[in-house]
Formats: sequence, structure tokens, C-alpha cells
Amino acid sequence: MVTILDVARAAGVSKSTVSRVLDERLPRSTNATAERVREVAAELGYVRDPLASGLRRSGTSTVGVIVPRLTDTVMAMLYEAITEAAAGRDLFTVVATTEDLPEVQDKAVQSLRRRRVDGLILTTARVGEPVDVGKTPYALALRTDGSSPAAIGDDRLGAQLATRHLIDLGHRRIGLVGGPAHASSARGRAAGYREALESGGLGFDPALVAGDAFSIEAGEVAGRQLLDRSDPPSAVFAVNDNTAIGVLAAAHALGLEVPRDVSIVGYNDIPVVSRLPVPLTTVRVPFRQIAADALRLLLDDGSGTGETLVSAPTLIPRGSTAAPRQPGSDGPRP
Amino acid sequence: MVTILDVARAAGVSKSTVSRVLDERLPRSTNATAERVREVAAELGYVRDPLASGLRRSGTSTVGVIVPRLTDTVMAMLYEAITEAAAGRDLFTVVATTEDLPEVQDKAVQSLRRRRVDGLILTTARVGEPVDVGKTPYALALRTDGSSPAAIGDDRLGAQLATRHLIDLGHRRIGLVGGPAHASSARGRAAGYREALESGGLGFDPALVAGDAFSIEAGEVAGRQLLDRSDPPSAVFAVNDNTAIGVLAAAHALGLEVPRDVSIVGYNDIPVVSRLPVPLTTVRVPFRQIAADALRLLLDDGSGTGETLVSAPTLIPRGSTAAPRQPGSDGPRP
DNA sequence: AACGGTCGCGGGAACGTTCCCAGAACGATG
DNA sequence: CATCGTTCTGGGAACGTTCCCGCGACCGTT
Repeated sequence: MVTILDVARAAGVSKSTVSRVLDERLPRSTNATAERVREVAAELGYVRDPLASGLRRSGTSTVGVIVPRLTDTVMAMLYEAITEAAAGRDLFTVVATTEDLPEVQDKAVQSLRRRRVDGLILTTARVGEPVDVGKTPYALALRTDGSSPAAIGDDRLGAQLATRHLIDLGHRRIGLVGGPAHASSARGRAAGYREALESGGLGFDPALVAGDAFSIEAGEVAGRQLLDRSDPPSAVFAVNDNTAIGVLAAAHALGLEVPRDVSIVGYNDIPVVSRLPVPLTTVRVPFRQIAADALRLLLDDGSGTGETLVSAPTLIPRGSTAAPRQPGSDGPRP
Repeated sequence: MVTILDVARAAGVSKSTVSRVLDERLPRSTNATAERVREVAAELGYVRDPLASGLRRSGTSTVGVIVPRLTDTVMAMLYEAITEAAAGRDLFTVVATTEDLPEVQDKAVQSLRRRRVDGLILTTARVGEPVDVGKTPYALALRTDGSSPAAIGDDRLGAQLATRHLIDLGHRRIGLVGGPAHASSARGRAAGYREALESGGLGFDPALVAGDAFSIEAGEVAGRQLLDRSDPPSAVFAVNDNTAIGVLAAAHALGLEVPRDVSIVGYNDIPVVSRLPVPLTTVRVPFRQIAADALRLLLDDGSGTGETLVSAPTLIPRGSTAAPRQPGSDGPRP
């Protein structure tokens, strides 16, 4: 391994000079020596040792990302987006999972802080429970706790788009499969759903709401609950694609055909849903934008406490939504 | 941050002693001073600085994992399994993605080596293209290049189980949706498919084979190719769950009902497939075992070059497979 | 020509740890 | 009681880098 001393010797300068020339944080000197040093360094294939560098500066050009689990495709997509955005700033990313358990999260935070990450991005925020990551800079993504800097999608808008889409198709009884109350995203989507209903003159009916988790299983249970009765909704908006898949399964199990008997809308547009036998209508979230925003909050913006950057989602209409069988009347199914 | 010097002062010994006592690689001394040092360290909440430690030792207690992408749930599952196994050995993991592009992989390898990972686990091996990671210890997982140490599932066995399952149900024309030839897993599964056919007295028919990638899209294309003709197979074995989902979509698009008109088997048992409207019969791969094996190859076994550890998969029968409509005769569909 | 200011450079300490080595303490043995 | 061997300890160098600080060169001004 070639060190800074090798470069110094080869260029006939001191290690301090090499260090200074190669310091990417300083304004790039266009000096004669500087040029030579850079040449020599490139020639020898010198790359800074991140360990030694990190030890001396206190910062490692690394950001830590904390997610509930990577097997949730949404989280995997966001992490990949963050990694890409970070690479554009010459930053490395490191990820830790929490299983959604606060105590695991604490361990993850400690583990990443110990590794001297320059900042943390968390997607595990719970409303009303401000995260505590000590004095490490941090930002939230996808969800907010209401007080920390956060980069999120416009969940109300997304839910409004989805619900309004169903209304426009002629649906009058629209169910909601919601998510956990601790997630701001689930709350926002529930609020948007309600607002769209009311602004569409439909009124909010608590009997058409079920569900309290993001998983496929929860979606299936809630879907069954909404659909397996005498007066089922003709359409369901699900808080995310996973729960929508669960609703799809519930509908199938009940002998309902999508979209003939019931329309379904999901949220996030994870890759698989566009390729299901019945491609899912869903709301696409600009993950790259959100990732870039989170990084911006983390690095550029240090001072502004509690700022929230919001990105607008898009409705992606697909095969899982159509006009109800008896538009506007919702007659009992045969 | 409390350093080793603080501990030394508080315990009334030298930093060398503290360092020695706290060195987890040395046999744990049951000394009186040792005990006191440990107590004091715990009391002060001392944790070793990984940067300084890594700089001096040359090793960071970190293993790097290289995968094509994390949005592939299989890779996410494996990475989580590796992380868990690594945590059991007090190791940290770091992941990099390659998009399946060799040049990106090279950059990923460099980036991780520069960070002084103690070893690398790669899931991107291509048969006949031995990976080059310099002198960093490494092991392959899920796929092998034929020469490096590798921890894989028994792909032939898995495919045999899947194919035999279809034969046992009475299918006589069984299609294969295969994967890329560079992946040993795809090859092994193709081989197992063929062996099961032949040992079942069915003979191998190249006309019943299609597909050359792991994606949903590829599965859909191949599924269409196999199913949209006058003499379609009554069952299809897909090289993984993604392609199986693609085949599912193709079948639906062609108006075929699963499993009534065509049976489908996937591979990997990613979470979503058990919750599809028609739950997918698939082959479960012991990812935790494979992860533990890969780590073992990497760390315990240094010397043995080219050893391959193979884990046995299990068939998980679900709703996507059933007896053919006219067992054994494969009459044309109406 | 003398002086003040700016700039670039090099020496050396520091970051927190590990490792080498010399010496102290201790017990055992002849 | 002297000597030897073993175990344990502490001092200091080293890992590769950054950062502080002093010094000399150079430029422009009076």
C-alpha cells in the first residue's frame, strides 16, 4: 500500500504539503507543486487510508442508514437511492436494520456512531417519539416524528390522488386499509383519503377502515374484514403495495375478481406490482428525490432544525382499478 | 468519548495493560488486575474505537458483501442472514451493489478493500470467470465460479424436488423457464430439471425450455413463449420466484388459470409468493445456513482452497400446483 | 531600502489503539 | 541463598493521516 509519505518522497515535498494538496475540502490549489503532487499521487496510485484519515479528522465520509428491514422492497429501494446520492458526494453508506424494535434501533445507532459515521438517515421515525441519536447529525426519511429534519413524500397528496382516482371512476363506497398509527406516512395517507372523500362529497365512514400494519399479512386480514360482508366497498385504497397485495389475496380468496368486483390501489410502486397478473394501480414515490433531500438536510443544512422537505408523488393507473360494476349504486354482489 | 487512557488511569494501570486485557483475541486472563480493568472499563462505558484499532491492527472486524442489487428480495434476505451470522461473531457487515455489471463490481471491490474489510462475500460469481479480489480473503455465496470457496444451495436437488413434484402430480409435459447461463444456480437448476425428467421417464424436450434471465420481465416473456402455442406444457418450473411471477402474469394474460390450466413452481420462497392470490409452490433455500457457511469459509478455513459447502433445500407445496386437467394426456385446451 | 502583509512550505504533535521489548516480580530448583 | 525461568507490567514506537504553528520567500508600498 502506497502511503502519503511515498508520494511526498517521490514528489520531493513534505507529507504536510501532500496532505494539504490532496485535501478535498480545501479550495483546489492550482499551484505548480500542487499539480506535481497530484500527478505523482495519481501515478503511484495513492488513495487515502480511510481509517487513518477518519481517526485524525473526526469524520469518515460515511453516512449510516437505519431501516426496519431490507427485505421490504421499499426500504431496499430507498437505501439504493441514498447510496447513489451519497456516491455523488463521495460518501459511503452503511446500513443497519432494526426489525422495527426500538431497542434494536438503539443498538444500531450506537454501532453506527461508534464507527464514526458523519450522519444518520433513519426511516423508522414514530410520531411523538423524537429520535435520540446523541449529537450525531441526522435526518429522517419517508416518515417524520414531527420535529426532526425530514425528507418525505407528500402522503396526503398521494392518498388524495389515489382516492380521487377511485371516485372519478365512479366508486362511492371506498375502503381504506391503513397502516400503523406511529408511522406519519400511514397517518398522512389516511388523512388524504378522508379529505378526498369529503371533498368528493362522499363522507367518511369508519366502518370502511381497517388495518394497522404495513405487512402483506395485515393487508390480507384487513382486506377480508372489509370485503367479506354484505355491504363491501367497491374499491379499496391500501396504505402501501404490500397491504394491497394482501387485499388482492383476500379478494381472490373471497371469489372476487379484480377489478371487476373490487378495485384496488396501492402505494410506492415497488417493482413487483406492475407485473402481477392484475397489474396494480399505485402511487409512485420519488425515492431518489427523497434520498437526495435527506442527504441535503444532513449535510448542507446543519443549522435549520426541524425542516421538512416534501416531494410530490404520482398516480400510476394500471389494471387493478376500473369503474364499479353498477356505477354509483354499489348493489349487493350476486 | 472515553479512551483507553481514561480506563488506564481509573484502574491505576498502564494503557498497555488495558489494551492487553481487552484484546478479545488473547486467551481471557482471569487475573486480579484483569478483572479490575474489565470492571472499570464497563463502568466507564469504554468501547474500543474501531478506527484507531483498525489502523493499528490491520483488520476492521468487518466483512464486505457484494450483491447485484438489494431490491432483489433474495439478495436482501441473504444479506440480512449474513449480517445476523456476522453479528454472532462480533463482525460488522457492509454491502455494495453492482447492478450485475463487472466494472461496477470492480469498483465495489476496490471501495470495500480500501475500507480494509477483513473479507468479502460475493453473490455475483459467473461460471468460468474466477473473481479477482486481490489478496483479500473471500468466499462466494449462492453461486459458484467453479473454483473459489463457495457456500451454495443444492440447486440440482431443489430442481429435482420441484420437477419430481410436478411429475408426481401427473404432469407429462413440463416446461422450464431458465436463467442466465453465467449463473451456476441457473445451470444447476436446469440440470436438476433435466435429470428429474429423465429419471421419471419423460425425456428432455428443448422446445419446452425458454428464458435466460432472473427478472420478472424475462419470466413473463419466457412464460408467454412456452404457453402461447398449440401444445403448451401443463406445468412450468421457473428458475426463481421472480420469473415464476412473470410466468404467472403470462398465464393470466393468456387466459389460463393457475393451477387449473397450468401448474407453476418457483424457487427461493421469497415472502411475497406465499401471499399471492394463488400462493406459489416453491423451493425454500436455507439462507441462514448458506450465510453461516460463507462466513465459515471466509474466516475459519483460510487454507482450504476451493471448498464448496452445499445446503439442501426443501419443497414447499402451495396452491399453484395441482394435477393436470387430463392427467397424462395433455389434451388441447378448449 | 526598509517594512508589513500574504502565501506556501515543512516539522512535529496529535488522533486512539496495538505491538515490541525490556525489566520487574515471583516461584521453583539445585 | 543464588540462579534460572516464567509471567506480568509499563514505556514508547508505530499505524497513516491531519492540523497547528513558525519560518522564509515574495510582493507591494512608502
